[in-house]
Amino acid sequence: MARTPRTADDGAVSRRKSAATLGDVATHAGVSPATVSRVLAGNYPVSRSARQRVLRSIRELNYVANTHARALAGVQTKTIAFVLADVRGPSFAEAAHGVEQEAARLGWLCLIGTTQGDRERELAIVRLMREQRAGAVVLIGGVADADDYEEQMTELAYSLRAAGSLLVLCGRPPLPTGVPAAVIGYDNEEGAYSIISHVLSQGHRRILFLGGEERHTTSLGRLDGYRRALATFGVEFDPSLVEHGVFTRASGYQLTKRRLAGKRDFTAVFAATDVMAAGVYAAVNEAGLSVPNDISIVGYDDIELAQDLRPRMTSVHVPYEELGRTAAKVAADEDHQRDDWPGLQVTLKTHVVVRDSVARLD
Amino acid sequence: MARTPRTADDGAVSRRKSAATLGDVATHAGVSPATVSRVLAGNYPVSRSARQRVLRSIRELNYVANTHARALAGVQTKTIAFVLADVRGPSFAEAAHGVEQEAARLGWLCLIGTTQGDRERELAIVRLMREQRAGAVVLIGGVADADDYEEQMTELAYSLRAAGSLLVLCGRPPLPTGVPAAVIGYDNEEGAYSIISHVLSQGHRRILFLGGEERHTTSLGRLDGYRRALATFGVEFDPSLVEHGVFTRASGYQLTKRRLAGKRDFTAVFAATDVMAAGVYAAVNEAGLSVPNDISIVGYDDIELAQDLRPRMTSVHVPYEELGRTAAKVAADEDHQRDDWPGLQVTLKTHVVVRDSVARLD
DNA sequence: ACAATTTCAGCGAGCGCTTTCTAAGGAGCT
DNA sequence: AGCTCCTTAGAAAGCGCTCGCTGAAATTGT
Repeated sequence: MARTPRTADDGAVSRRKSAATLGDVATHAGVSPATVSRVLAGNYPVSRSARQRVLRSIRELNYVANTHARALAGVQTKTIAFVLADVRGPSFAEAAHGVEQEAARLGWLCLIGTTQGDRERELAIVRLMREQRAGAVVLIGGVADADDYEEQMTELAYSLRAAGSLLVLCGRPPLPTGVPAAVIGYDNEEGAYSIISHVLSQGHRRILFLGGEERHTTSLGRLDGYRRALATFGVEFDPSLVEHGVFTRASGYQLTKRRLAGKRDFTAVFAATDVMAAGVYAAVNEAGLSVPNDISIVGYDDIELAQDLRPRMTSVHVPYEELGRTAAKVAADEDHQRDDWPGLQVTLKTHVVVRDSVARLD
Repeated sequence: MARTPRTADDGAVSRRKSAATLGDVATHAGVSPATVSRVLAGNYPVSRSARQRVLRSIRELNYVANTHARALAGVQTKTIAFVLADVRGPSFAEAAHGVEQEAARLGWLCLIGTTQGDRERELAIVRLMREQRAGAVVLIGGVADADDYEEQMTELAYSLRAAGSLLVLCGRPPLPTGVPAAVIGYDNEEGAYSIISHVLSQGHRRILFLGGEERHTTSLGRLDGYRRALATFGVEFDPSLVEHGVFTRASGYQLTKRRLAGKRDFTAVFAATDVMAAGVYAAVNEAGLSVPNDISIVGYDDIELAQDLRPRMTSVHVPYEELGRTAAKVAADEDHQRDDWPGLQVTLKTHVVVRDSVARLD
């Protein structure tokens, strides 16, 4: 406890055990605490001489304001918290980077938490963030199980708002209008539709779909696009061509290996993420098959890795960094504090990047 | 300002503009604030009936403690801040993940900030973190310019300590003994020595070194290992085989491309990071050359990518996740609060993972 | 020269919580 | 019944900061 009475003379500044307070600075400069506060805030006239004495004292005492006290006194903390499944996912990292960049530019701090895709943990962390009184809480990446998703997010949005903060959803399904939250998304369905259309246009008819967890919103959206493209090309949907795993390299590898061990009844693979696709490449290579001659492969996300795979992979480009950047911008914008703020919804565009991993079938 | 008098009846809990306070809970439960606090803390006897009423009220009012008030009242905030150059670097991400994992396990929160390798920004961010009164500040990754490094870090260590927090350096050069900081490192020199020895043992004599910024500590350490291996094998060091860029794929690509345009006076390339190595692969492929037959390539870090490159890349494995994990452990350990804490220094082992990117020269 | 105005300092309350101190009531003892 | 001891509750101070208010000094106007 700081209750311990501070000894009168802590002696040398540099080695004192507890940091200098605003009061200490005031004493040292021979002014009142209020004046110090005003010099710091710069929102009230202070005479030149007083200001200079205060600034000198601050420097000499190596004073740093106590954020908690400041926050308690009512100053909004410029902190934006973001929650994602795993920092190591390249696409999430990209988004995180976007948030971070923009936040830094605006003078905000970033708090980060990871959930490992666990719904429970996600809730727990958001709760924690709420306690921290972050200016905004950004949730990045899809979620498993969409059943009570809307309801839960809506409640979250309101409870965060009550705590003076904003819920921002990134790359997740939208919420009903009127809910005080921002949803920054991109169209999973559309991107998948485009890339599968491309594959179909190259003559492929049997395309293996490798998704994440069965009820994962991202996976679901991409599957929808896959189906719609099939329909457009008049190709019947075959459920046996759909496999579910998780969004990791290992999972893509396993799934493909298993399929390859059986009858090879497909000419192309659509991995729901590039990371999974890397696993597909590995399995296909290992089976002694060639990409794209034996098997064509396409991914989704267009992370840097797509260019390092050989042959370079055709994928759907998602502007993850911009996603994060936008999220931060919205979070930092004080507009959403207004009582009649209607919520916000932004959808970013994706596009297909054609490289060398799809063979033309004749 | 919260100075605005709270209106007596905010009505429905769920839509009230500001969150419930401990006092509200107390009133609702018909007890004193002290009792609520004690129920929460669980460090003081509270009668069964009072406890239950309080817990019910907490639930009904959807109460969440205000972290800032709590911190101000003297409770240690379990926050660990970490600072790195860029979240997108796979190896840093791995370390960050380690920190995050361990921190979460111990019930700590993570704050993250990025510097883009800018020394100024690093200082600014640490300053900010210091204001936040984080329990520990972890600095991950090497630094450019080692001139006043020791001095600056030492000062930082003391100033953080004065603010009640701990400086943890990850993957950076050690500090003088006695400085109250923890340094968790791995041996850049040793890893480079091992992998270059391997390359030399395969008969290579002219190995191009592709480093990061010229004075970057990580780069420097790896270069030292390269030189020592050369010496061990009795090969003279040729400065013209050393190139400096930055730790990105693009830089590795550029550097290699330029070298390849001139006289090809080397048979192998040692990229100081795997990410750079990916660029080397790209440039070599583009020049119509084959890896490893025309050019052998080795990297450092052994990130997942190393297995996706073709041929799969030989690299030095660095236990980044463990690095982060250890950092978090140290940070959370309250031992370092002791006045006579001597500082800590841990060095983790690295090892070479041999794959298919080095050809045997006969 | 005196009143009216403008600067600028300081006082003090209050943000939401923890914890020490004091005390009320009940149990156990003689 | 009178005493002590224990259990549990509440009052209140204080953590470091911000800001509304009051008032003294400096400036201006006439």
